[in-house]
Amino acid sequence: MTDVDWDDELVPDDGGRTRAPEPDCPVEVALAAISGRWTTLVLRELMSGPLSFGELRHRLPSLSAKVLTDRLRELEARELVERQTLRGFPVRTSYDLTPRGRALRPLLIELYRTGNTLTPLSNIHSNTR
Amino acid sequence: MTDVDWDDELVPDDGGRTRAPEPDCPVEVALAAISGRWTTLVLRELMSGPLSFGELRHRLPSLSAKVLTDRLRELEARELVERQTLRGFPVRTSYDLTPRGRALRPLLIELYRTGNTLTPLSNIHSNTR
DNA sequence: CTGAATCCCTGCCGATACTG
DNA sequence: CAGTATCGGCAGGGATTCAG
Repeated sequence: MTDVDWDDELVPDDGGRTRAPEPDCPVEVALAAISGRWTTLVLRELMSGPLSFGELRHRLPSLSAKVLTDRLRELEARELVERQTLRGFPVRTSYDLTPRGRALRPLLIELYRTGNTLTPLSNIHSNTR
Repeated sequence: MTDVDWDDELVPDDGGRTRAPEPDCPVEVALAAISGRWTTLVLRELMSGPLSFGELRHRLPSLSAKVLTDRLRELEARELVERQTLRGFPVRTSYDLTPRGRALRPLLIELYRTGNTLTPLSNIHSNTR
């Protein structure tokens, strides 16, 4: 039973009938997957194929090693990215999207599209002086 | 000139050729629009029509008045929600989505869809005891 | 009813330095 | 090359109290 009229396009099933940010609500799951500064950028880079740690740093120069490691570990924990250490000298590591990770592509595209329809913001309330 | 091979589905134009989280990158704009705890839930509620402050609180009982006000002010500043104070006693206020705000609907749907394809997480690495 | 004002706590993330 | 260790600042957000 529900006392609310759910929009079944926004809330197609019970998973979205939530009155608080439940971690297992699909929307929260998706948000968690792309959460954190730099995350969408890291995902974007990996979308075109596997990269090493250094290649990622080179493509995102102002991203510190610490934060990059954080992001990659999170993505790994969520099984969106797979790490593979390659024997040799010097050591190389390859980061590749899993099928789950590749499933984020339509979301990234939709984020871009939505952001584009949102810009620019009208400036009627801006204070110029 | 660019030394990277941009995926033109992910990065259709120059707005996405960024090496850091620039606030005016479309993806960042969209992320900002839905950023903050409870924001997507507030948006979901407003998607079916305007609501008063109290109606929002009733639909999201564990959301504090302070945070709700914060969210509504942010959404207002981004011109995603419009506030209208209704004369009378007691005071009533109506919050309604702007056209810009309604433009977020496809994104919310995509978040839900993506989250659904992501769940459940395989548990091979979970520690049960 | 619709907020504003505080307080405080936690977690993010950036900078820096160090290691196998 | 691919990270780890540590520290600190700051903003997010929850609880509580007060006001128009």
